[in-house]
Amino acid sequence: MSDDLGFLLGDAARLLRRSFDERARAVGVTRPQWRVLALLKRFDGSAQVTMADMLDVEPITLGRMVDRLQDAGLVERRADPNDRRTWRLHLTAEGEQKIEALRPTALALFDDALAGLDATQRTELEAMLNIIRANLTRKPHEVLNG
Amino acid sequence: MSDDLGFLLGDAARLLRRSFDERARAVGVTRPQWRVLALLKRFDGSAQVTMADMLDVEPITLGRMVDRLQDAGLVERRADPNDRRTWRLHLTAEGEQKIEALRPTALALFDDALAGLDATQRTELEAMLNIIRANLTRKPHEVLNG
DNA sequence: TGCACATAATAAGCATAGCTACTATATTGA
DNA sequence: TCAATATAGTAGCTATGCTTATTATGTGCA
Repeated sequence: MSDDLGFLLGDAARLLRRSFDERARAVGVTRPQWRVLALLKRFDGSAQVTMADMLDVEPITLGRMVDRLQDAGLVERRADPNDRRTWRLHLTAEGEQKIEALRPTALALFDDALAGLDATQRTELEAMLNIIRANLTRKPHEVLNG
Repeated sequence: MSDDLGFLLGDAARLLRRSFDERARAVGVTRPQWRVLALLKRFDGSAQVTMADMLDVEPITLGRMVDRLQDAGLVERRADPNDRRTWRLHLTAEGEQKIEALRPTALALFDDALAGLDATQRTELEAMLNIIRANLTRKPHEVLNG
């Protein structure tokens, strides 16, 4: 049974990702890109390594996402005055527009996905997913998904 | 709260995927490749389009996974005697060894991930994930994860 | 028969995501 | 001071996974 659960989790996540990508395509931003933008809105001026850590991806992965976001004019790299190794990331006005445009879409999608689960179940699901997450995370860290 | 739940799901799944990949690297097979092998063990001789449907990926995605599995000597493509368009997929002896080698690893990982959840919770989690899956799936289909 | 349509698989191109290796810059400690 | 080490970011390679387009083959209908 456990093996089914493991795959089921991956499956549900993949379907969610796919649905988000479908809806986001109209706006011209992918799901991971949107996560970067949303996080930047809260932590404007973050260094890449900090962002990578918050998103729990490798620095190189974030670096390339930023390459594309920069090409698209949604994010700016600015030099850090105190450390010439680091880039500080900033949302452009266009970048902010994108997150605002996609937020209701994301919320609607999550609502669709969770249809048929009442508030109690949602709370429990969240608790269980947090346990799984903690079980699989080497160093526990904050939830940064706003 | 719903938005956290959506990301939480993706997060937990990504961590699970990553952990599997780490453990599977030692055996030389990736997680999606292992899914193909495991499914082929149950449905030996399937056509690619059938496999893609069962795994819920696009045919081209499966096609490339089969390319690599064939290069690695784990899977064979054999011509279908009745339809010259289709390939029939077969596990090689080496392919079978790989799944046998990885199965206990997968089960141990899933067990680790679900540590702290009792049987009741696991059942409920499975039910909820199935609901989410159904909500997000255009055409409902069988669970094929053995 | 033969043409329209469907189906199986592949091709090209893009984005995410990981690994190892590398460069440039900071920091620490002898 | 200067060598060893750590840190920020990038480059090349590989693997998934999607989209759209293309090729080859089957099937159905007039």
